[in-house]
Amino acid sequence: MELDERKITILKAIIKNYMDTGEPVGSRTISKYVDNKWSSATIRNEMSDLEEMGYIIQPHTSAGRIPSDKGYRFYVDQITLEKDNEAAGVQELMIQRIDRLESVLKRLAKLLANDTNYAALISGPRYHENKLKFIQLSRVDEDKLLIVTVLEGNLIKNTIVHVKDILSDDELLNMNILLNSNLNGLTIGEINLDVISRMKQQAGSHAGVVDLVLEQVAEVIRADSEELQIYTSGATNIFKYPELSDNQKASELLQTLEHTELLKELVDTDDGGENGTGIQVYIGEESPVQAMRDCSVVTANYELGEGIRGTIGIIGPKRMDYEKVLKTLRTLMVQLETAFKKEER
Amino acid sequence: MELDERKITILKAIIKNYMDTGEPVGSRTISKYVDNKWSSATIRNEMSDLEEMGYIIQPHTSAGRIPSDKGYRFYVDQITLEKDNEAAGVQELMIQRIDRLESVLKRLAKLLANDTNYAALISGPRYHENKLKFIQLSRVDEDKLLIVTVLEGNLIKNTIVHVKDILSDDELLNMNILLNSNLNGLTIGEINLDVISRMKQQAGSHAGVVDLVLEQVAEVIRADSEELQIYTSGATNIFKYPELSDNQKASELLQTLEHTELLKELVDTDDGGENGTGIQVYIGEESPVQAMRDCSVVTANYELGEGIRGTIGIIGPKRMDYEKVLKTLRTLMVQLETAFKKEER
DNA sequence: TGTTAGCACTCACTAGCATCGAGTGCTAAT
DNA sequence: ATTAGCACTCGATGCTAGTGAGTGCTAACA
Repeated sequence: MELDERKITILKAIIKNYMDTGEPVGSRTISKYVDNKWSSATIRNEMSDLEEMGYIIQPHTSAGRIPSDKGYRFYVDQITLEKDNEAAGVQELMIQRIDRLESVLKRLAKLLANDTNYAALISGPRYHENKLKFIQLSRVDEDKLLIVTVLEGNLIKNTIVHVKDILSDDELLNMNILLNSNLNGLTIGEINLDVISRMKQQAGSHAGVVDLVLEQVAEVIRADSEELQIYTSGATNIFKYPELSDNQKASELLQTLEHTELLKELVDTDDGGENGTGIQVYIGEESPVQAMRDCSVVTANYELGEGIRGTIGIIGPKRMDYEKVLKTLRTLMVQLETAFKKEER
Repeated sequence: MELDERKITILKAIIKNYMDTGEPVGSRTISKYVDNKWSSATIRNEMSDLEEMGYIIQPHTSAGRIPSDKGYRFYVDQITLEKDNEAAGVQELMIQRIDRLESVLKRLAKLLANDTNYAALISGPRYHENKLKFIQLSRVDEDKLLIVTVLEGNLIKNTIVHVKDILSDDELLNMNILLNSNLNGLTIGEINLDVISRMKQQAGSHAGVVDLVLEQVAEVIRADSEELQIYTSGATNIFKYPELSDNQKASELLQTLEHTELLKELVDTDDGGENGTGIQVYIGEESPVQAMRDCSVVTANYELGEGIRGTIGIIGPKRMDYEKVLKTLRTLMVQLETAFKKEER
């Protein structure tokens, strides 16, 4: 059987209607929806075909039809085809100049959640090759030093250490020079025994401090590349969709959203996504996360140059407004990247 | 009527039982609970009295009794009286040495939630009088400077700024000296026009940089004292308690937990709490937060010296295990404070 | 041959009703 | 003062009949 023009129209009508109401949609509804272009009986026949072809499902014998995963999939593919180059009245996102990327991401997640009425998720950037850009040692108290580590991409980390060795101001200055001249531009892998022993030699009596600092720096870099930060927002939006908010499912889904380790699967895709946009759509069973088998998940990868990349995701009911979500994510990607570039300038 | 020994025993038995089951408890259950010391009929009479006195409630005529807010209140007060100085097998909390307090707090919230099976909430410290301890300017790129601001209590903030004025290394050094000699030890209120104009004068041709830096520093301090950080964890634990997890209530509660601004009321109490322990117990209607009228909330204020203080809270059903929660919070307070003192050493 | 009107049929949902039983309050005996 | 016994209450459970949205099929029609 073939998916002709009329079947497509009807399928779309079913999906759109179901998106609005969340209730199975019957033949008469569709008939009215298309201005009685075809009678309900005709629609019934077509629906029967569509069901046979697997695009729609009848929850029970005497109910209307709802779209199947395959149906949604068709719909989504359709949308991505009809490239909406209409520049989409770019919403103002107000990415303010803030020092901490983290803070931007959190806000972004909140914004997305509010905007779409679905749950939003955003993963902090993973730095694939963390190069040291700059280290600064300063004294904060007599026996305490502040280590400021700046990594490629202007990621800044602070550590405070206690030293037994009290350094004079001059010695501190020298230590700074020593550290920077030896370490700048290196990744953690490149800081090998060779480099370390050379530095210790140069440090002379203060080799202990070198050890201490290196240890902290290593920890900072490691922590940052391992510890995958994921922020979620608007998780409670799922209560807006009855089909997700029965106690069992809601609880499971919310718990999953709370435990970031369960979300890794979603943000780990290095995949380019469909059409090279970096956007992925998981419908129902397609989702890699168990608890989201009744949802749809749309993820997009952002990349801020220098191998700094992360993922933004939207989690909603299968009947989510794919068109809007895709559009939102696409414009967001652009804005995020340009905003960052501007900042970087 | 008087609350005699037996009534107290029975009241406690009712509360304990209800804590376990979450179901109204009947006279026979209690009779068995006290090893048939009194018959169910006797219990019934006592229960009738207790109800009249307002300590328990009958949800409907032919059901058992559940504790009223007043009943819980009595129970909690009772517990706080019987000081559990039994040193309470101090649980290991593993507060590791981490540079960022934020990270500790997040972990703590998670730990608390896991431990108690209730929702946990923890507010980041508010700094009442932010004194500048130390400022460090470093060059990260040709036209970009890194400002590290260290506040009293070793709170560190980073900002990167773009400068038009390119400073030489020497000038940068001088600028650092200028900044620190003028600003150290001042609160933001103390940085007035007088100080600023003096600094600008000293800076000569680089007065613009002074402006830029001061602006950022001011922003950092302000942001930090205004922006109240609240972390929550284990919100989904509420699904473990049927009386809270009907859709309406669960949704409302979770939404409240997601919107930190709604939680301010809880952490804003400067009140010393009962018995000067800084611990507050809100039972049902006592809670200042609307959505928690069906819950109990226990909050504790921690103080890490220097006016740095915040709040930890536990949110659970009214039938929460007050004894455990109070004990946990109390020991946690101690541990947090000592851990911080050690770090501070 | 494709479309449509009509009709019998299905089945989730609801209201109404009887039943059940945990739990109560009261009374009378101990 | 305590307790055994009993009638009573009322939410919960289960059953039945009725309702209506929606289907599938057939036959008529353009």
